[in-house]
Amino acid sequence: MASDDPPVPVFPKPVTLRDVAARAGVSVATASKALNDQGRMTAETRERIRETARSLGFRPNSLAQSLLRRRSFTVGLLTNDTYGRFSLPLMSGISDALVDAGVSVFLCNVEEDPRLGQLHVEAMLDKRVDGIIATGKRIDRHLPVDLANLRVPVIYAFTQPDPDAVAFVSDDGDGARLAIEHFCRLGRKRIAHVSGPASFAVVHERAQAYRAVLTENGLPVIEPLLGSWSEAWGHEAVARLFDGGGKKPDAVFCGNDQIARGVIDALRERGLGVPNDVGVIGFDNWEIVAEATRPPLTSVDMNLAGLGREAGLTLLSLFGGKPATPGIRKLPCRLVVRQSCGRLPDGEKDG
Amino acid sequence: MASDDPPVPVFPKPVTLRDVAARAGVSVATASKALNDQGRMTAETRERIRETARSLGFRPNSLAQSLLRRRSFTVGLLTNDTYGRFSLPLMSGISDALVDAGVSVFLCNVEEDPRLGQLHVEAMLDKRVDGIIATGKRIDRHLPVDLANLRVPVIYAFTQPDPDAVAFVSDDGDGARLAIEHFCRLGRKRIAHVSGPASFAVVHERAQAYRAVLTENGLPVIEPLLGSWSEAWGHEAVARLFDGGGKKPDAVFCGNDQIARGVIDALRERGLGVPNDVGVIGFDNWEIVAEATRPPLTSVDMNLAGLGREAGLTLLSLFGGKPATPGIRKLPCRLVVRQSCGRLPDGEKDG
DNA sequence: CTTAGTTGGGAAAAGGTTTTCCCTTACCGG
DNA sequence: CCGGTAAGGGAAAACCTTTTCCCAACTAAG
Repeated sequence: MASDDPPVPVFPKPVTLRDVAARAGVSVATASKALNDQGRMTAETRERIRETARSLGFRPNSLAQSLLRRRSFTVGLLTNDTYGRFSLPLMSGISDALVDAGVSVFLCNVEEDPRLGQLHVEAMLDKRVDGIIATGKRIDRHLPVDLANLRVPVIYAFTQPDPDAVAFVSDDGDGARLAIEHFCRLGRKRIAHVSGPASFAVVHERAQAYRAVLTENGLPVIEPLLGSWSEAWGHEAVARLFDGGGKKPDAVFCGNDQIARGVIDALRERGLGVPNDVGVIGFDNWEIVAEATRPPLTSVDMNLAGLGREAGLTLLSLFGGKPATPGIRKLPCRLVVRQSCGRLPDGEKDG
Repeated sequence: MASDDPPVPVFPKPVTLRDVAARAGVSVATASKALNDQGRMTAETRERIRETARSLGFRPNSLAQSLLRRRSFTVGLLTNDTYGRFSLPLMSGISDALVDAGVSVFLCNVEEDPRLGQLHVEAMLDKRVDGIIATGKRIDRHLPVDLANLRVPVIYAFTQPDPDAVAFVSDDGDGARLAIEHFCRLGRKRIAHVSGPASFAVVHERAQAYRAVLTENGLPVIEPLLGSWSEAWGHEAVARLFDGGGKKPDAVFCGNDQIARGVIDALRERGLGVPNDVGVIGFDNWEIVAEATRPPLTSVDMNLAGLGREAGLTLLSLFGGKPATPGIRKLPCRLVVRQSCGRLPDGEKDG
């Protein structure tokens, strides 16, 4: 029997500072100081210890370091975004900001389950994370966890923050403004807006910017069509906008890329060309969708990675002792121009 | 000026075992034993200590515990799947398997950058992770990191493993078999297969299963059409299959959901009804796509969460000292039936 | 030759928990 | 009243690193 068992791999005992010190013939104190550029000793001793450490493959045990410094160099990222559509780009930004400081990220998906949330938050606190970042899949809903009065700083990114917390969200009004102004520059005159359910705060924020920019430009405001975030709604919205009598829009600003996809398809079914007859702009810049539409979709990018970076950097400066002003900071969007809007007369790219 | 500065939040000092012991009037040793159900003492003493700990909100410092036990109760998850399309469902499964054991997960996205990979692996090892799980976005490519001869066990899930490693992947042949057998049960006679690039191993694995099942059922094999993973390729494949002369297929098995989406749209453009004229099955069961097609797409699900669960459980048993047999374990897929294949004559649901 | 100062390096405590041993007290039988 | 045993609890080491002090030896100045 025993011979059938797979060989149990034996992992080498990690080499400790004590090993290095013994091998170099010094005390652990001296060894520590040599490796950390502290204390006084001959350059020769220092170099000898370093060389010993290198040859032994010594890596300091960060658990011991953390215990002493009362900092674990870890942070927790809490999300309820199962598919990672929003949280992974965010995570990339966070990680990018933190990796150079030697900080690692625990990722926890709490779904919509308060018990699971509680469990993960406690696990994080037990692991002595230095801070927590909360994120989600929409800006106007809380995660199903209570993050008030924790023993560590909490930062919110792309989710509804607690009052008096530090938070970063995308500036959806800015995003809408970018889109509509783009249409205006291209000379579009009748610009419609097809968006998601009225229950989403961003729907109103974008609609408001939509109205404002049109008014500023002396263009007619078509009352925004609110529905769902789906392709199917894009189809239906086109039916409402184009199948009745009256003047037809020559541009549609959509609440997300899936709606835009539906809009583009529905326009084609009606024999309307994109971008020639109608320009279309989406929101989210979900590449997998935006690059699959025909033509590829110009879309508003919320710069989630940038949001993550800011959140990470803020946490770092908090660790460094600099206090951060509470409040919600809105970060600008950017427009990713593809081919669904047509070109400027002067031949600017896409335009 | 100082009055303009935001208030720097002061976090309460964590309560230690020493605090509990002092408050309960016992030694730290006794306190520890009381809380861990160890040692001998009167039930009364034990309960008093516990009550004290509760009232003080004591949570053991897991850094100190880890240092002593030489186990950090953390694992690292390495991925190069930027958008989390595959790694987040996997992560959910892993987390699910580990959370009850008190194990948390560091997530690291290494993109395709070997330097970044090296950096993150070293950070994980320094943090004393108990194990590492490697995952990716395709089964036949290595991550850009060297995971051989690490000081901790490594498990591969949904990525190309090193030789002699423990690995879990989806059984793509099984997935293809499920799809084709489903078509056969529904009485489809001419079943085509539209797949991705020949450079992907799974493309051949699925094609082989496709041929095998057709042969078993005495049905004609149409040479699989290999192209790209895109919607556009779905359109083109339909053109090739349906625009020439000869017999037309009555079913198409697609290599992913995006191809299937293209196929369904292209069929509709030709006036062919899905599922009545042609049945369509996709692969990946990416809900956001599969539920947006008209009609909703029947698709093969690779059960990534299950894969993650297995990987997590294996790691746990490894921690428990039970060796795991090296080798690649293929986990079965399952077919998620929606409305793109039609119903059985006897009225079974959809398919 | 003494004294002050400098240089190179070590001892020990700290961080918070677990665990192994050991000690004290109480109790029981004789 | 004495010896033995078990029960209840504590002291201390261990995990690994960092940092503060301290000591010994040497140099230079007086």
